[in-house]
Amino acid sequence: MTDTPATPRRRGAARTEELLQVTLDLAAEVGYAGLSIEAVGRRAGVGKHTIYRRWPSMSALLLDALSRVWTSDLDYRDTGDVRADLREQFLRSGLALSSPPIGPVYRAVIAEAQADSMLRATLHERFLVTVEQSTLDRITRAQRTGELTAEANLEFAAEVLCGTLYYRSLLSTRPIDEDAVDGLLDMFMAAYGTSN
Amino acid sequence: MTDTPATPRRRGAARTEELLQVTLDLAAEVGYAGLSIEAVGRRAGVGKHTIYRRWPSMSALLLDALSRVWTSDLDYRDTGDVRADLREQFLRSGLALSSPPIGPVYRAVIAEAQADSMLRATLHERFLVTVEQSTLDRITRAQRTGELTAEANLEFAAEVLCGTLYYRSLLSTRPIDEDAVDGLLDMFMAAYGTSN
DNA sequence: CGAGATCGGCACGCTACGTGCCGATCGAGT
DNA sequence: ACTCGATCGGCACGTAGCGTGCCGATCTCG
Repeated sequence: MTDTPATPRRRGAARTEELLQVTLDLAAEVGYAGLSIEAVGRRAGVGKHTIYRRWPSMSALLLDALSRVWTSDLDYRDTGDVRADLREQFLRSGLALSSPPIGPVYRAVIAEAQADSMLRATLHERFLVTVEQSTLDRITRAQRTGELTAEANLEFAAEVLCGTLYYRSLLSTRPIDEDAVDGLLDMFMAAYGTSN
Repeated sequence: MTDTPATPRRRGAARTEELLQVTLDLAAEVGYAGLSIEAVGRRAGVGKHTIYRRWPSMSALLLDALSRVWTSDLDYRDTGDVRADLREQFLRSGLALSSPPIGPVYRAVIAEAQADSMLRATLHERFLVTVEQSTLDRITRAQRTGELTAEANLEFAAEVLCGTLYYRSLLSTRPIDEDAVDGLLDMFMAAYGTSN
């Protein structure tokens, strides 16, 4: 009666990987509501301890799950046309932010962060600052090549650009479509562009 | 033994008022965590039905409580200097967004909205759109008086201005201080101002 | 002063949290 | 090959909030 255990009980790193994937799958299917430690455990066929041994809270698990899918596609291209590069990247990350699995997981982290200022700080430094920094890098290069004016305060500009995208995708009900991105870039280039 | 009932059991509109006030007080004291229907009921000395009869959910109660304190201080002054008027208003609402009771209640609504797209739509149209609209009104007037260029797409500009403030106060850990507001207005005026 | 709405209080079943304990299972080291 | 300790799944506990139902007391309006 020893039926073949197709998957022997996984442990250690393999379990960790699997749990992150289950979290992403669950988020994609049921969204933030219904995303709980018990739900992840049930779905993975895992005791709660197996999760709590790895992450101290749902928030920590969500942050790790988010890292798993957010790290790629973060860098801007550099074709020499800063407006085109920003446009492409904004549309890409706008789509990512509003689709599974990133969208629901991001929403979940933000919801929990509203009740937990430590988590808010972690979210900020681990994701938002990183995104702003890569934007800042790209427009700083454009400033050096003369595409943007020398007087521009690019730190604030990077925050305005990223902040507007996050505002629209997380608080607004409007989509991040081409019109939105073009409107945003119109303002940015009108302020700091040198070509017009 | 009939001790004087200093406050006779309130009902109807008086109760509604009191419950909104208790919600705001509670939010100011304990923040979003610990803000629940049971907590409001306990504090007000009220059965849960008395709350559920008025609002279908915590979110609805929060929205009403927010209206109560958010309606004033919304309009921009018009001194004829658009930059100064925006600056004053941004600093004022930035402070409001990060202090009790508005800050915690706003955070609570936003947290719940992440799991509920209907609530997100309500939040958007009832508050965010309103704020954007009053900003749009003010900068449209500035465009008519010639302070801003005629080609500017002010609808997107209003969204960028407000979005940046909300991003910073709700997702970032940075304060909405004079530097931030000035940086934002530098970009806005560089893009659409006529005086430089 | 009576009728009917509204009230506070209590209880229910449900779900999730975070922790503790159990015996089974795995796999690294000898 | 076998042992031993770490890790596993399963179950249970107490706490908390949700949303609903029912009760008898209390208030308001006609």
